Parts: sequence; structure tokens; C-alpha cells
Amino acid sequence: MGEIRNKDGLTEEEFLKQYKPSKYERPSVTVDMLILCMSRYLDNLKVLLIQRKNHPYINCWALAGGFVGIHESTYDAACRELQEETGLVTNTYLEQLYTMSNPDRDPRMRVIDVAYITLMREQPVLAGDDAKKSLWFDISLHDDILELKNEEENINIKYCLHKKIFKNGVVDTTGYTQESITDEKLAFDHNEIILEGLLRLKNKILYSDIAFNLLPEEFTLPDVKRVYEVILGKELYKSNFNANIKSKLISTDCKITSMIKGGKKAAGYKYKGQ
Amino acid sequence: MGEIRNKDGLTEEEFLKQYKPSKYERPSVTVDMLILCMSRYLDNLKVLLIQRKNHPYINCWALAGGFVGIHESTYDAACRELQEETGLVTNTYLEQLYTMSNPDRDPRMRVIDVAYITLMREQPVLAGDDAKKSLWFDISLHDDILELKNEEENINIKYCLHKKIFKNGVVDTTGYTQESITDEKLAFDHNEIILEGLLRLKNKILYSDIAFNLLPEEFTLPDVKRVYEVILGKELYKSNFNANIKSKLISTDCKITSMIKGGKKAAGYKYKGQ
DNA sequence: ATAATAGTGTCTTTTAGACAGTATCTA
DNA sequence: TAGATACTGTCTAAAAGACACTATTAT
Repeated sequence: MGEIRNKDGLTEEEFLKQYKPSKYERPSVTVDMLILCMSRYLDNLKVLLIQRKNHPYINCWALAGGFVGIHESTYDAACRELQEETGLVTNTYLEQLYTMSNPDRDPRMRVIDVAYITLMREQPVLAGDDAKKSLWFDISLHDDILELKNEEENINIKYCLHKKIFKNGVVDTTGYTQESITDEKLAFDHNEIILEGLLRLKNKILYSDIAFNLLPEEFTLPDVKRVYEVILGKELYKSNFNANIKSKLISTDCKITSMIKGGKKAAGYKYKGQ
Repeated sequence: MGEIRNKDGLTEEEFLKQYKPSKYERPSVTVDMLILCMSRYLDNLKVLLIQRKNHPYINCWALAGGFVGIHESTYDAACRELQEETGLVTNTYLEQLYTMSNPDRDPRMRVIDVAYITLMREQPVLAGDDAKKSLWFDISLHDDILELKNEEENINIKYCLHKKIFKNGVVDTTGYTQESITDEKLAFDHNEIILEGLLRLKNKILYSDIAFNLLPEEFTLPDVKRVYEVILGKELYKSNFNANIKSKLISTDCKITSMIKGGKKAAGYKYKGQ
């Protein structure tokens, strides 16, 4: 891993040696976006990752992101990066997730990263050229294994999660330590961001309507139910779920085809809005 | 307001003119702590505020906080500042709340602020000298009025909250705009941090045990109930509440005096821990 | 002694959970 | 036509909500 060279012919070690951060002791600030959507047949969540082409973490997969301009808020920076990364950004949910601040999280220099979570409908990513390759990865999170998979390109990233309790004399914190168990890896602490985002989504789906950001304008009841099932990781009862969700919907009085594989035509609905 | 001078004899305008931020375009990063405790008789929440003695926001009240060192995480910085501000920090709950990043939030220079929420038992603040005066303020949040009050010093800070929906073509966000309706004011965007923290507390108390951080080691059932009532802003039914909370407690087999004014002796309990 | 609070018991309403049955659609 | 899915209805279990009552304690 340490022998891989970048386009300037430098190894990671050499790269780090020649890298000069500003003399003045202020951290750089970045934003990263955990961009999520549902797969075409609503089988699972997907995350957009970009392959790094330079040190550090060369060839590893990373969340979309970039530096925060000196005159823009992190929210504006996230919107801008989102636009640049995905092109279309209408009907996109964007929420601040967590600020990552471990001093060693970036070997080049001190970087504080404000992570955002983004929910959208699946859309084609900008064509991958040599400089930048971005792909949607299928997410699965079961039995403390986080797996990210792209079948077309046969890429598999897998993390094993261990619950751990931190005590530092002031506060006790429960978190996760993680280790990759495949060749392909995520860059920086982006594994933690993904995990944190999935937990946030799981919590928030129960007392908010953010799930509709993952669905098209018009959808069927089985479609919504499937989205909830994927995010919560368990099956729900049709009759109970429908009765509850209907108060948030308006019927379109059309029968449309469900997105689910093998699904039948079903009544079309739209989200009523809050 | 613009005429008040600092210890160097400068007005805000003069101060800002002579202030030189680093030439290099990186933001400074700070942490601020929303330090909360319950009042002695469990009547309301209190927040620790510190009066600023220099521009900007001279004489305004601010959350405890400070700059993040280049080699420490924001969490470590928060712990350090907490220690410096309050002395004792055992049994303190500390959780990241939100990152404030409006480019104009500090008129001196670009500052990104990572806000933390802290729950502790009431404790005497370090004696206020001329350079630094810190006080506990009683919090009340009713009918979209946020009021912070210190009766000994006769200080009253009051904010009127207006719900507002931001639309920027990418995402819709519902937030609060706020305006002070008293002479005393909060510094920077600390009003937003306080509001955000109170909402977080209200949400989280329902599915976690963080409320016990606001109580002493041993307490009575009416004490816990009162803490929940203050945070949720509504009365609870004694019998239902007690039945639910008891699974988290261990009886100490003592009768102790309740903290509540006019309260009777009642059975003592301790938090079982998770 | 009085008034207020601590603690217990009981009832109603609502929600969550579970399953069965019919109608309808896909293949 | 066969097999699956959409939709509705019914039933049970658990939780939330609401009072009433007795015992105890502060003043």
C-alpha cells in the first residue's frame, strides 16, 4: 500500500514529507456528504462514493466533499459540492450529521470535517473519467457487518463493527470501532460517517417524513412500506403500516406500477407535505 | 452600543479596523458549551453564561467556550474548557450538538463553532472577578418566548422566536429567527445554540436516560418526575410515570427529603445505569 | 388539625402487533 | 390458470392516558 505512487510519482511517505500546510495553526475545514438513495427495485439503500486518485488514501473510496470557502457556510458548501458531484439537486434533503475532528484523521494536516446526510432519488452519476470515478454502492448492514457493494464493477467493501465504550474521566461514550476486512477500503473516517448516518436515518424515520425524499413524486403504498422496511431492517405489517401512513398521503386516483420487483399495479399516492 | 469602549479604549468599529486575522484563508475553530443544570428546587433548567468584556458583543452574555487547539479534537477541547470554566466535571454529560458556520457570525474573522450540550448537577461557579463574570440563568421557554433570568443580579434576557421556512432552491429548512426584546443580549448566535439544545434535550429525554445527569446520586420519584416535566413542558401522571421509570432505578431503602419545594420525605432511588 | 404530597389501584382509550380472507394483477 | 401481491377487516396484547383513593408528612 505504501508503494503506490501518485501522478507525480510519489509514494505516500514522500508525498507527506513534501506537503506543506500553512504555518499558521488553524485547521482546514471540509464538508462531506453521505449521499443516499434507494435502489431501483427498492431492495436496499445506496451510497455515492468517489474513488480517490491521490494521496492520502489513494484508490480508496470516499464520500463526496470538499473544502469550505472562507465566505460560505458549511451548508452552502454542501449544496455547492452536491451540485458539482451529482448535477441535479432538486428535491434533495440535506441535514447536518456530525462534525469529525480527530486531529489525526487526515495525515496531511489538521482537517475538521462537517458531515451532512443527503437523501435523494436515484440518478445517474456524472460520467466517470480518469480523474474522477464515482459509483453508487449497495448498502447492507446486518449482524454488525457493514457491506458496500457495486456489482457492475465487482467492488466489495466490508467493515466489521465492534461496540466499544470510551471512558476518559469526564464522560462515557459508546461508539464503534471498525476494521475493514476486504482489500477495498474507505478513506479517512468515512466508515464512521456512514454508520452514523444510517443510525440517524433509522431513528429519524420514525418521527419524521424524511423517507419520502427517497421516493419519486408518485408511489404506491407497498413502495413506501418497502422503504421503511429497508431502513428499519425488519418487516412491517401491511395493514397496520398502511393505516398509519395514509394520513400523510393524498391519493392520485391512478393505478400505477409498483417499483418493487414482482409488484402489481397499485393505487398511486403523493406525499401531502407537512 | 457602538460607542462602548473596551479596556484599550477602542469602540467596536475601531477594534474591528485594527484587528488582523491571519492572511491565510482558513477559518478559526471554536467550541462552545451549552451548560445546563436544574435549579435547586427543580423548578426550571439553568444555563451557565459568561459576560464578555471585550469586542465584539461587549457586555453581552455568552456560552462558555474557546478555541480548539491544533492537536486536540473538539471533544477534548470541550472537556478542557469545561474543566477551566466550572472546575468540577465529574458525572458530566457531554454531547456534540451542532456546528454553527454562518460566515458572518463573528465580525472579527471567520469562525466555525462546534457547539456541545452539557448536563450536570448545579454547582457554584468560579468566583466572578472583574475579568470574567459567570452566572447561572433560569431558563423559561413558553409561547415562543425564550427567557433567561438571574434574579440576584436582576438580569433579564428575552428572545421572541419566529418560525421561518428557508427555501434556497435546493432544500427547505425550517428554523427560527430570533430577536432580543430586552437590553441584555446574548453574544454571537448563542441564542440559536440554546434553542437547539433545549429541543435536543426534549427529544432525547424520551428515548434515553440523560435526565439522570441533572440529578444527584440519590433522588426520589417525584424528583425525577419533576425533571421530566420541566424539560417536556407539561405535567405527567404520577402513577404512570413512576411505573415506567422504576425499571431504570434501584431503591436505596432510605427515606430522603425531596428537592422539590414543599415536598415530603419519599423513598430514595439511584439510577441503575445502562 | 389541615392541607398538601407520596404512593397504590383501577379503569378507559389508544396504539401496536398479528393474522385471515377476498380481490386483483402478473406471468 | 397458477401464484403472487394489493387491499380490507378483525382480533389480541400492550402501552398510554386519566382518575380515585389511602397513607403519610410538613406546617
